Amino acid sequence: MRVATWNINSLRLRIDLLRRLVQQEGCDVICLQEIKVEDGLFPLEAVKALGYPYVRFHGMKGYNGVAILSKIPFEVMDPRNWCLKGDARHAHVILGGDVELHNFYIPAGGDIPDPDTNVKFAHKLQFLDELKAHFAAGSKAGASAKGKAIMVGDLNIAPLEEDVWSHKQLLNVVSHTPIEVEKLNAVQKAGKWIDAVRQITPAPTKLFSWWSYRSADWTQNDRGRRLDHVWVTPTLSKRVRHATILRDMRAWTQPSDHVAVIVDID
DNA sequence: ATGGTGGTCCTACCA
Repeated sequence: MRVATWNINSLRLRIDLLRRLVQQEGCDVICLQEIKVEDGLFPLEAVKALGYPYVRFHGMKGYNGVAILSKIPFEVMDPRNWCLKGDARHAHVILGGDVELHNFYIPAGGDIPDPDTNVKFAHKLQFLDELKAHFAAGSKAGASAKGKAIMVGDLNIAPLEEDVWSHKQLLNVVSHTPIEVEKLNAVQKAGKWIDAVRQITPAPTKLFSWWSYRSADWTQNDRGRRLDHVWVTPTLSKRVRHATILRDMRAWTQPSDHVAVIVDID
């Protein structure tokens, strides 16, 4: 089973790039973030025509929004109302009655890494605390699927030194601050999650999935960050065969600032 | 220390 996660930054604007991804990689399941479309305007027929008859979408006007496109039937689970905001950052399904799948879009957190002066950063930290509690010991991660669970998404945090172009220069930059990394690690530990991409390509190899738009040339000095992740439970980690970050997508015409991350699981 | 680009939707807001 090939699973992809991609922050598409507007599904309607980039549906042709989604088609290109499908033609090139032939994924079984695609998890999207920042679809930026309210449910009544979701391009359902166009998505089905790409070969995905099973579609879960959870969106809102203008911002955020997540979707799961699948060739495998699934049962839709209720998303939690994270931070009581109702802001369409989570989709949850059970694939084939067998594998639990979560798709998250964690808040970016604004510019200033101080929860007392920046409500967006406070929101991000609260979201991480709620995720930790959700996946805490005895909780549900994989429980409904005999320990087989996958968590993907734009987590908006680059946890390792080798997940950013310069650890030293980004230590005080939102996405790589110690408090965010610590809280993300706590989420990982609570759910017994294993980073499938780093299982295949460990540090110190640098890996990035996002390059800012705010640069004339994104390849200049390769100033990227790894914000997009695929985590699996221990049962599934034994079956991870391949993991790739599709860096070339950043060079496509009118690209998203994120590229897709792909994992193959037997 | 600053400003850089791109998305939605039409006025700022978010990334």
